[in-house]
Amino acid sequence: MKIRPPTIKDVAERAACGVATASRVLNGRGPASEKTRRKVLAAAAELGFEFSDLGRSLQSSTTRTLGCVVPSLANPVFADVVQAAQAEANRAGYQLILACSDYDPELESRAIRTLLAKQVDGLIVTVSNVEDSEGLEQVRARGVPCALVYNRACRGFPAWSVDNRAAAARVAGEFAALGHRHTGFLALEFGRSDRSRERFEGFAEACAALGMAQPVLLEIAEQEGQLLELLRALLSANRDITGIFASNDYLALAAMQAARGLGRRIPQDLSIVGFDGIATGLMVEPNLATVVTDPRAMGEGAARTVLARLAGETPPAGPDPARTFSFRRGGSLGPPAPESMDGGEAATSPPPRQ
Amino acid sequence: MKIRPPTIKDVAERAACGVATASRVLNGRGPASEKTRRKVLAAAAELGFEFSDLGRSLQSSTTRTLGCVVPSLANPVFADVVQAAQAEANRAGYQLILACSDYDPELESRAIRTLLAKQVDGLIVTVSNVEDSEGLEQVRARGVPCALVYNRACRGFPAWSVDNRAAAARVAGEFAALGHRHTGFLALEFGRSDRSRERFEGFAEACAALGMAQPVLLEIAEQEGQLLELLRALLSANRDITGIFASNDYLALAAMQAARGLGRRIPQDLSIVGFDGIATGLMVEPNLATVVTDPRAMGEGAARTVLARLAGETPPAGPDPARTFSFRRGGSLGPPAPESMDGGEAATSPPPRQ
DNA sequence: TCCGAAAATGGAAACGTTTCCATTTTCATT
DNA sequence: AATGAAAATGGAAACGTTTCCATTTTCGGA
Repeated sequence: MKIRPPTIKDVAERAACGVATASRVLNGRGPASEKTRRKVLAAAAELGFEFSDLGRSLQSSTTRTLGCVVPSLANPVFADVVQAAQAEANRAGYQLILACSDYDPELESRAIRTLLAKQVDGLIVTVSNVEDSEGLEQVRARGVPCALVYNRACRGFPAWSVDNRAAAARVAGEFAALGHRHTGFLALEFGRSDRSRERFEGFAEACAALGMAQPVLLEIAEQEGQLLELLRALLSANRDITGIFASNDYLALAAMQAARGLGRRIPQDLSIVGFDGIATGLMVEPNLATVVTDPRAMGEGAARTVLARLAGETPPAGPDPARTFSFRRGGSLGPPAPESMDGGEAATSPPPRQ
Repeated sequence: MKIRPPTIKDVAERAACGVATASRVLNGRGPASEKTRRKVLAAAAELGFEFSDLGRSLQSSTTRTLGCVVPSLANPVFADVVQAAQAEANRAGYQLILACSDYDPELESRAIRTLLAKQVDGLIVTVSNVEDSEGLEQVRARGVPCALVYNRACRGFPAWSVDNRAAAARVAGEFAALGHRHTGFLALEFGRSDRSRERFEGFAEACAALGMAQPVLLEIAEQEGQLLELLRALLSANRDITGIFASNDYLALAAMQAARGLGRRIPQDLSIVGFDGIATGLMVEPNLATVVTDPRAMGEGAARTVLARLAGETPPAGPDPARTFSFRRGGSLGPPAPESMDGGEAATSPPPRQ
């Protein structure tokens, strides 16, 4: 079933010339007589010849391939990153090899190793923990151009990322302005994402600076499918909280559902703010207040940075630090109901059926 | 900056042995004395040697790489397909090279060509039009194992797909049972997706069989960002329609928003049914009625089919044709309001502000 | 100590390219 | 027709592997 594809040697033979000549003609470089050119081209066409990138890559020690590692495609943020990076790579004649790490540092490092073995010319990566990444060490050892996405710059690797701390601080400011005092920070797999951690830290610091209570860390262990139940438990156990900042929009949306299931009105009984700005947030009622980021710009930028280094050009600067995010108001964020502002232990409002 | 990675020759030299011996030791096959083994292993470790897949692939004419072409990652259905295919490929020691065709047959065929040039061992593909795909011709010519996803089987290529016609017929049945007579079929880029076309045809046939009016084809030209405006125009121009079947959930969701923007209540004034079963459909109010599919199963199945052929095993059968989809009821589908059932040209209900 | 078999070893070819360089051909001048 | 420069050509090496096969080493037993 598997056919041996014709090689340039076959073409040369059929055209009755040397492989060097065939190569020159087919690549359009170097001299060749009109007669030979025609013979070679005809032979190639008849054989249906296509270059094998393998031989080429081996010869040139260049693969025109970029590796890309992201945690998951289920998160539209990364789907967008990948798509944009891919488009940009293609534009420059590069292909993209994708690997998903599933938020697992072990898989992440294995993926990077494999990509390196495949001799990718460059890498675009979102790692679990930028400070301590075996994968990144490998990359450095090989000296392969690499840009980080949604991680902050570190150890000389350029980064296309959101200023997580500033964004989180902004959210704290919004909460404060509306009169919230007790908030929670909702995170999934906290330990496996330094993005999450940075957002929490920025949020906590700002809360302190604004005279709010220390935010409660609501951490959820990944239990596929159980999400809603876990959220309900968490919400029920923390009834004094009037606002929740979720480390991403998916969680925020899930929290909205869970809260509604418990009969808590949004935003009167509970305000929710997300992070990312995915499209779904605009489809729900009320709209999700969130930190809007631009994943496509990040993916494209990271690709451009890597490609520029490969082309020997000076890479573009990272994103303008002042504009990596914007805050989007939405119906999910409002002032807390008066009775909640006392910070009483248990809310007194009867849970109305929605 | 770019470092020349150590080759097996370097290892052999440092271990003072031949490359053949080094290769045997490093691969763990073939005989080797304990002494030599140690020397080679030590040399490799000191040098930080890793095999280059390039030389290997050239030698074995096998890349342990699968190519994957989907229209877009922005649609979570395909993101899931890719993710599942990737996971399955990895499990078997294969990598995945991704390409997005952006629903463009031209890009699609180019992507396939590039993948073939890269000597992928197999392909997992969703094409724009299964009947007429230059890319698929290339694949056949090369004899590379290939499975289709979300396309129907064709010309000997196995497929992991939904029975679009049956699913569409089911939707027609649901509409009919509720008393709908005038419906519309909403599609984006109709000409670029045979999935869309099959859904429409199945829907139209079933409508006819059920004594309903021929569904109006509501086609939208891709105008990034204008979607909502276009939908509003379409809805305003077709006020006798009581139900819309959208060719995918994204469109359905957008239609819901547009309808609401026009003051039309869902489902009283307009019922909407989607296709795919993406998570967002469960987050909106009312929930989106839709045809639920299992993209992960499709991606995984397609990968398994290809991998089995590569391993010389007999590939799994495709999905059970009777279970490729299920219908999910949702608040977006209900009986039409009585006054609409007359099929009058203009609805008489005043557009209330939502 | 020597023999033969088994184990270990390394040279060389092959995989499909490109490119260097030496050789051959062409062609315009004389 | 002879000359020389320019153009065209093809052999061979190199890229990093694996594998075949011939050669060398080891080792148990006589």
